[in-house]
Amino acid sequence: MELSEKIPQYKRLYEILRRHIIEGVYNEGDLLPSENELCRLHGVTRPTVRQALSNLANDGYISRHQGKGSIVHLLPREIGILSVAGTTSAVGDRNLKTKIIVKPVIVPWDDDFMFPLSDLEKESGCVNMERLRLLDDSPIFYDISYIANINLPRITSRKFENRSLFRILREHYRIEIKGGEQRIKAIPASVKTGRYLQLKAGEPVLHLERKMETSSPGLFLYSSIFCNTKKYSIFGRF
Amino acid sequence: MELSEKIPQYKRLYEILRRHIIEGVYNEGDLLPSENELCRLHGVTRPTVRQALSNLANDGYISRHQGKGSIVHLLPREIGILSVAGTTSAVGDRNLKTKIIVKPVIVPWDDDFMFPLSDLEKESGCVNMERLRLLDDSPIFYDISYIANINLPRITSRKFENRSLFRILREHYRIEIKGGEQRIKAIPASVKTGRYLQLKAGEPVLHLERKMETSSPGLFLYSSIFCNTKKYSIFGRF
DNA sequence: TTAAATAGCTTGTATTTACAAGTGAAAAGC
DNA sequence: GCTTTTCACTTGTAAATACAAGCTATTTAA
Repeated sequence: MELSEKIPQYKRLYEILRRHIIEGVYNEGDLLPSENELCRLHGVTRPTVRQALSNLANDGYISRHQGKGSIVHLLPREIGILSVAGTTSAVGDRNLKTKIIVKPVIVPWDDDFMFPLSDLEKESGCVNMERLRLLDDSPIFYDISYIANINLPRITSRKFENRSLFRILREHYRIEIKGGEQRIKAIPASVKTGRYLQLKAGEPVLHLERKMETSSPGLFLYSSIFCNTKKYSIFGRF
Repeated sequence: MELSEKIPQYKRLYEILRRHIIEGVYNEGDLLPSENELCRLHGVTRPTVRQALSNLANDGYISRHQGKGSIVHLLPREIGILSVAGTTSAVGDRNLKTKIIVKPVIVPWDDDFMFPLSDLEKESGCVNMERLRLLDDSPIFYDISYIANINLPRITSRKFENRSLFRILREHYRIEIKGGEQRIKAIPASVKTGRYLQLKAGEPVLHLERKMETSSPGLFLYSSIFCNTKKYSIFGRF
């Protein structure tokens, strides 16, 4: 009976770094030692280190940046027993319709915006749009997007019908979503969201608040999504 | 202006396979071509193929099984615009208390269980336990777990206080959680869940239903989790 | 007939090597 | 003083190779 339980080196390193992060050896925003440094420190090769880092990034403990390093993130683990991660993979187009409620307009940022904003974002103003997504003619998602108006010429005059905002950003501005953070809650529907999602006020609604990092430094895409999960659940694998 | 947009080979392969999966070239449960076959087919090396497959697995399009191959999963994409994936990372122990409501007992399976069950599972009976998790003395999670009684001697007499079910399984039975699927919904609290979570009946509750695959073939761990998200959200990075 | 051993497939882990591409600070030139 | 270039360092991509470990079907032995 082998009790020594030999575990793979990349898992061992993953656990070491994870523990260091949880126990506060690093602060929010700190850089992890570089990959080559970790190689030397732990006597393994770079692919092994990279596999450990890749898993840490997947689980939200770090985010990696080419030319810069791996940045530590502390917050999520405070509460989340779930540590939910998501990908913005497109939904199949069939049966899913998109209805624009508010075409892209430039507005000032809300004073109590759901995420803290940088000074640059505050100065630049906010491009706002609201959309409703229907599956088989039932409203499922009510989606409010915000993005700082930084290097996005003519954004308010583009046609968004049936095209994802992600695609517009990628095709016209060469901006990709690289990652982000999100909060998930169950809340009672307001009169407004209830009207859009065909629910009575007070009925449960799934609420997501997301902050997405883009390939353009300092530019973030925010969205507040209300989901009617009465008929359909959010489905995922992990 | 380079419009050719040279993308990495592993991303190219990822997109090809992803498209094949979405467009129905494979059916649910089908095996993808083996890694070596994909190498030959697309003229790349195994690490490149593995990176593409790793991303597909991360996004829930496939699950990989040593000695067997990569199995295709179709379902999630049908509805989910979010394609939520999660990891079962442990929560920090401080301030989090666990209260056993129903100690592990062996019961028959419910006739309309939330997931379909195999014959072996039905015959084996069900180990059931219910727990409440409190953060700073506020109830946050009400967790009902189910697992088939297969090769789990003395499971009903183990002490579970302040120990995760995952840890019991790992330490006493050498069983690890390898992945799974989940559904997320916002529902009104029933009288019972409301009582446990200190909510009024009808108030919104986040509901998760999870089926987790274990390292023991054919053995799955199910759990139904009700979350009080009034004070705390589920937080995640992606 | 049945059960155990084996062979050949699969993915998992790990090393080594090489170059590309992004970042930021120091050095050079104006 | 200011801008530009360079350089050193970071992660990203990719190949070639080797062996370990898990699964399955066939073969072999009882």
